[in-house]
Amino acid sequence: MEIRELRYFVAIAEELHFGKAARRLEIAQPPLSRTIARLERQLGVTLLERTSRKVTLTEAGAVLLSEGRAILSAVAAAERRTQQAAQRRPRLVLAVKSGTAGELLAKLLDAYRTEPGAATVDLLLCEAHQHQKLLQDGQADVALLHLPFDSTLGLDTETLYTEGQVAILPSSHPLAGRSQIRVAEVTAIPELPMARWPGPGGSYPEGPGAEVRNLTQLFQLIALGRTTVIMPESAGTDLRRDLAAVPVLDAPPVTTVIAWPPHSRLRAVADLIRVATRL
Amino acid sequence: MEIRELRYFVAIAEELHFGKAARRLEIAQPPLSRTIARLERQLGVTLLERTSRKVTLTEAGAVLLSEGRAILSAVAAAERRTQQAAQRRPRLVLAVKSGTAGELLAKLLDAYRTEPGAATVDLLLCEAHQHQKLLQDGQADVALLHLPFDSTLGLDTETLYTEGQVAILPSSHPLAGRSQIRVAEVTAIPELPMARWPGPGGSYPEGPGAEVRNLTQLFQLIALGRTTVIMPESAGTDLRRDLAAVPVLDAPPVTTVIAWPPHSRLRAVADLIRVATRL
DNA sequence: GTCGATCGATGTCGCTCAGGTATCGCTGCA
DNA sequence: TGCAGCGATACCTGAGCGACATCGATCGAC
Repeated sequence: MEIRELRYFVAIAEELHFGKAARRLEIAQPPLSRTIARLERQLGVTLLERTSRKVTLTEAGAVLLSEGRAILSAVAAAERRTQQAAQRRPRLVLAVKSGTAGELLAKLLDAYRTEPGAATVDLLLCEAHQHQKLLQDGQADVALLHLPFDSTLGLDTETLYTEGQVAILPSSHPLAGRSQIRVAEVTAIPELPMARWPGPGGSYPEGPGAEVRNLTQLFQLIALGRTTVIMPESAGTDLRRDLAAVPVLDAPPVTTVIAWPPHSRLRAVADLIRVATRL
Repeated sequence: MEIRELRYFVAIAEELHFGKAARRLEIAQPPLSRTIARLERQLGVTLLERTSRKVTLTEAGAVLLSEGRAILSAVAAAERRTQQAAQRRPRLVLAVKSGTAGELLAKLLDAYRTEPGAATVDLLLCEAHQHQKLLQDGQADVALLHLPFDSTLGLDTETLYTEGQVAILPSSHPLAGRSQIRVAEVTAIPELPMARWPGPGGSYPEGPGAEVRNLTQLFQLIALGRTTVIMPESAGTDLRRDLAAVPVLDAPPVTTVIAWPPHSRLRAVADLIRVATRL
């Protein structure tokens, strides 16, 4: 099995159409048909059921699609990282969700900068749920994740710290003065339905609350008395005057972890992790 | 970058000798030289420093070696799993260390067997530290691991249960009658140096204790009054008459987890994991 | 210092196979 | 029934893989 064959197969499996896949791959359709046919012959397995009107994946094809995507990411990552390693000045790309982990991040970068042989750290601000992809295809070397929100599937991690969660409410709201609150009480406020964040697929879950994509939006909507949210304590420090944070007793604690791809060999990654765990 | 090029590069990087690598790959040496040269040209990176007497890896080469090995395993896994998925009867390979987790394993297999659409589960008894490799190159689909002994690097896991550790002593030993004991007391018994297990590389750590490879050997040596060991409670049930298990107060608890490769798409794996977490 | 052995690079050649164009055969729809 | 759309097949060209022969550099033996 060759990378080229895998690229071709993944393209068809995603398009379920030889012609479209060929256009996407910028080749003609016949070589594509032949390549897939040979791949099937070599594996001794039917990957696609095709009629002249429809193409569908077999069970085996679905498995190869999933494994193949992972392999293609890994190859892209290998190329990027190899080229990166050949540079004189080592560089390190750290992926973080925009707007989170402010203080921890500053402390981490400060501490790492003083390390002997410290690499230049580039920050890659990303959307939620993107970390994994960025690490797997080599666009990032390390990431800061928040459990239980982010997935650590296939990544190696070290726990940095754990914190409680707070509800963010308009200061004027009757509950804003409470010293603590329960999840059920927050979710039961009829006039303030919980804000909705995009899921892993980029689409929003069903619900009455506002759809938000970043903290600025969110805080504005809360201040306007349109929504509320439960989020980690650290994101609720230094709030605008018109917002209040109330600790939520029974919300699951949020753990910040540092994550990296499992076979990372970069000295800079090892150094950064060591610094992070000592904070 | 193609798989063939990667296979060639990994062979050279491991042998550090074009001739030997060519023999291992069962090709002549010149095509090997040319393939590597072209790979370097395409990546724009020097992977190997070569004189006519010695070949060494560059920094970038070391990175590509590590990434390349992972990719080659992933490709082997993809081929195996795709072929497996094409079989009528779904099969599932579960890797377990020989001699451990007896009762849990039996319960798990029993519970899974009653699932609708349950696959045939093949047990793959393996040496310690092998799990990861088996999962990564597709020889196994799921594994039972024991933290903190085994590494879960690059695997996804669910915790099954946690247990304390016991010291296994000859029944005749003065400490055998104790209801509990401390690590320091066990390691300080001069006539019973702690048994040594092979490390990840297959070699034994330094020390005075006996070198053991399985439980039968170990128990025999303990019964003979030559060594002792600290191990999970469950491995110390149903001991021979001439052995005694004493709970060790301050030994770290051992967690049994079920682990699988992160992008596993097999229904059977998902089912087994669900059953396992409900035990 | 010289010679021979060792090792990676290079030159040349045959052949496989990737990719292109043209075309066929099947299927669903108007 | 005719047509449009789609994948398979036939055939051709050229790139590149691999084999063999050979070169040039380096190190050790004497």
